[in-house]
Amino acid sequence: MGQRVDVVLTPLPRQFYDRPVVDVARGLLGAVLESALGGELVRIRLTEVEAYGGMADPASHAFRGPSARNRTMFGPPGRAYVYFTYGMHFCMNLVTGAAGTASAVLLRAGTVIDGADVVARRRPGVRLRDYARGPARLTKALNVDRAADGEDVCTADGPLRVLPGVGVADQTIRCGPRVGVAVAGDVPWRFWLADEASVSPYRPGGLRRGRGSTRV
DNA sequence: CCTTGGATGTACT
DNA sequence: GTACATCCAAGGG
Repeated sequence: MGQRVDVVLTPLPRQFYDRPVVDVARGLLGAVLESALGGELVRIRLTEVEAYGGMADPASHAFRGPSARNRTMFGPPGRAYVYFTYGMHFCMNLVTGAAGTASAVLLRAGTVIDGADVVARRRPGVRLRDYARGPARLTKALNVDRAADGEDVCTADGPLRVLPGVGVADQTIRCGPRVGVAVAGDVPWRFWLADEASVSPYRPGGLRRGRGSTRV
């Protein structure tokens, strides 16, 4: 047998992100998101993502143009766009396309492949398969918050990196409408891997359960 | 398994 | 004021 070689995985290059957002979204399935934020290493294999098309996409945060919140989306590709939502959760995207455009891929779910003990400390009582099952859970597992907004994920030694995973066969990729999106319900820009326990449960866009109808 | 409703920052009408 | 790229606890079947 040959000698053992420790391979240093190089992050996906910036040009990976400088492509149509749907291509990037599909390409991210199976890739490994690595975070050293908080001082401990956690790695997640991505199993579910959604594409958002910037100013042309009514479901995108960028649809109404730049704002203080979404400005990272208008910057160069290969950076993290992190936003705060519902008064308590953070969600993370990866910016795609050239600077000046604003498309991005929302990272919805993944499987923890390294640092499960770290996540267990961050999420007491939560089951392993739920550690990154949903976009806000994923950021919690990686210790990603507002401070990570704008972080470059292409650098060799940064705290947030995306590494190529083992290849994903095309026929294991599924697609459908985006979750929790009230508009563009016919746009199948949610992508996930078939038969993955970490994929977040499907909810029809726009039908928000439990919010009660208008008071009468 | 399912459903309901509360928490509550930010953008927008 | 309302909607939102959400999650979680609690209660019923």
